[in-house]
Amino acid sequence: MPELPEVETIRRDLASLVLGRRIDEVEVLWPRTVQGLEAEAFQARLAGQRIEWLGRRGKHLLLHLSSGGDLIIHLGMSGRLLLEQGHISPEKYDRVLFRLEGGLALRFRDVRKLGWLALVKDGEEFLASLGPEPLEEGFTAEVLTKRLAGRKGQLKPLMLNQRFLAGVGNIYADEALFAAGLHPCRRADTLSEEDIARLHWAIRSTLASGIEDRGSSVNDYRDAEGRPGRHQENLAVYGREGEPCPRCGAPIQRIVVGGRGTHFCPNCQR
DNA sequence: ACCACAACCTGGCCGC
DNA sequence: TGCGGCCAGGTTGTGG
Repeated sequence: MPELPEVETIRRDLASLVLGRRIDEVEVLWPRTVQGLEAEAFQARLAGQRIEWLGRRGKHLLLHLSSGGDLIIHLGMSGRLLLEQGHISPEKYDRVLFRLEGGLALRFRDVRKLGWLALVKDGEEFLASLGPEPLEEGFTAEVLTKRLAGRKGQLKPLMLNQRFLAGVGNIYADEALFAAGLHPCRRADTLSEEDIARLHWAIRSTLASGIEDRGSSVNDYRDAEGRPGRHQENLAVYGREGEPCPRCGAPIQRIVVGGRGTHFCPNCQR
């Protein structure tokens, strides 16, 4: 599942190859993938525009275009952005094809159709309701403290709430809570100052180490070249039900919290 | 604010 | 071998 580290890996991979290139032609194969515009209008508006820079906001990829607008891409659960050389034709599960200047092509492939693309005036504004970027300097322990104040819900659903914090999904939420030694069901307003400091550090280091490993390929995730990441090998709890905790050896438990599969160590996370 | 649940989707897996 | 049923999860929307 593409979360912040996976989207950031794709952004970095794409940047070196597509920056400054013109989009020659766009082919929408599954119109519902495109939000807010008819497929024909979307295709027509993108053709001829240059990709000026690539950004990321939470799990969204932003392509800033020469017209001044932004193309926002969300990979959903199973979305991939695959960069290829040569004239490509549609393959199974392809939803949108971009043919770029210089014989380069980009496929948006998405088996489960939960991903989407939107062409908007201002991407940052369009995504303004998202919470802070966890890896930016401005995301300090004080900021986290303020955002936690008055929150009575459990930590796990809060970590997944994109309005609370942008970019964390099910994998990195479980990993960050493990690294912080906090139980996923812990009420947010019961954290001490030290708890919050550990959670703050845990969120940032968990995401950073995911990026270092080029993302986690638990199911579907692939980078722009179609390669898996390797962070799944370094996950402490996610997907490891019954396996020994890397810290204390107790078996990792899987429970459902807020309707989501949740992995934790019952000994290290109280 | 918070919670529960449905909807969007489909491959993969289970049990029969 | 096949079929029905359920699960996975990111996000939004609804209703309590």
